[in-house]
Amino acid sequence: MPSDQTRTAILAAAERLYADRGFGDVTLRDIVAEANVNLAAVNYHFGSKDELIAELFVTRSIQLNRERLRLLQAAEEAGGERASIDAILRALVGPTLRGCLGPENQRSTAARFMIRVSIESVPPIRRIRNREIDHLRKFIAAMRRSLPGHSDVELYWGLHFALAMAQQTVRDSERLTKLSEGKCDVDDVEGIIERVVSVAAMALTTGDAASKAPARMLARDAR
Amino acid sequence: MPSDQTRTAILAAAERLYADRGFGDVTLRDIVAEANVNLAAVNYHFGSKDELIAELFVTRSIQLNRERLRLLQAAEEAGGERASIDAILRALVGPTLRGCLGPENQRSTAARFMIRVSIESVPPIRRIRNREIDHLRKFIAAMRRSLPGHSDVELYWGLHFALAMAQQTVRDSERLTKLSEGKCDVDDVEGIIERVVSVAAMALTTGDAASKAPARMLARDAR
DNA sequence: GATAGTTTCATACAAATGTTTGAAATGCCT
DNA sequence: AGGCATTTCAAACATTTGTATGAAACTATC
Repeated sequence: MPSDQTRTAILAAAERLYADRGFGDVTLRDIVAEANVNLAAVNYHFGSKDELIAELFVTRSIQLNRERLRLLQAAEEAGGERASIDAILRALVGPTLRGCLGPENQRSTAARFMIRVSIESVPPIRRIRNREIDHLRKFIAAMRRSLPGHSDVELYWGLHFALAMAQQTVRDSERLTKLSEGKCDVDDVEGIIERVVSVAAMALTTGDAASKAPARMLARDAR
Repeated sequence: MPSDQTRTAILAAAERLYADRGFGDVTLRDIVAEANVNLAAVNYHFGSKDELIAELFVTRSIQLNRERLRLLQAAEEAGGERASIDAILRALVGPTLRGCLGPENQRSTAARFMIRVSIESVPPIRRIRNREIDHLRKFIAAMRRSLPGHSDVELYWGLHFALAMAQQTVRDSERLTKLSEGKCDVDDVEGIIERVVSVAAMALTTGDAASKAPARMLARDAR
């Protein structure tokens, strides 16, 4: 049975360095120096640099998805197979925001790594990302149960916008802070979650789903 | 007076290649081959690879910002110094979405380049991005005039979310298409603009601004 | 305690990349 | 045409990068 010591050290060092400095300018040599292992160890244990990155991302993605599904399941059980749309959206965006926002000095390495992922999006990660769709479908299914009568298209857009707001807040919290001169408190994680959930839920539940967009189109002004 | 021919050819070739293949795997040699100029021409005319990228991005950003401000100004003039919040948001997200969505084969190179920018975000571009804040402040000012009585914090969040939805739609339209199995028509650009504007405006105008978030916090369920 | 399989190590390799150089070519003004 | 500045060019440079190699060290099993 392999001791796994070297492997683990590489993973930890790589995640930390990628989180701090981005994928662009962290080399295998940086990683092995940080991990105090030999250069060849990376290729021995992972095959290639890309597979190392992929393994890091897959591990964290699985954790994130598991946490999301745990919250979703809890919400559905509490509501008797039919969770409120708010609870569903909270299960979707909560884990990401809770992990990636909040006081900088207390964010985990894992969280900072995932922030990097959302900012830089390097090829080996993009390839894996496409498998996320099956996971999202489970949330669509829950939303369908929660909001019967809504067209699927509306549900897709609602989920898309919810993720958009969460992702962009993670990615660009710094810009929001600067723009608002600190008036938007990006450390108030729970407040932000409620904000995102509130807007997304409003988008999903307000107005007649089918006629909303066309009606607005008539009202648009010049050009 | 320099003929500018080489310079222009480099810019055009670089933009096309970056748009098609991303910043990661386009080298100076690829660019000069595409432009039919000598390798040293890039450093002669631009100083470095990063400055070439920066110039491309600055040019397109200026165009985008100009277009946004043009629409904003038109909306304010039409409404007598006070544009509707919808019109303001449309001026903000319209140009980006109009440029970067729609049938793939008819997107301009410039648009596809800006999509790349929003996906990959390479260092020389990140540095420039921070200057965008002054530009966004003009929209905050217009929103303040349009919605007097709203707290600035709400305006910042509204603008942030509007940009988030637009950006993510540009960045990830492919995933949305796959997730919805084509049911979300990402080629209906004007429809998407109205959708984004509608949700963002709703977020800004619904409920009492100050008490909205706290009220929702009380209603949140377990964990 | 010998042996087979696993892991570590120093080093080399090969390829790619941005940048520099100095000479040749070109264009421009008097 | 001559002389000066700008531009182009081929070639070389200096790194940096991920990966491969083969021997040494280690571990566990019989």
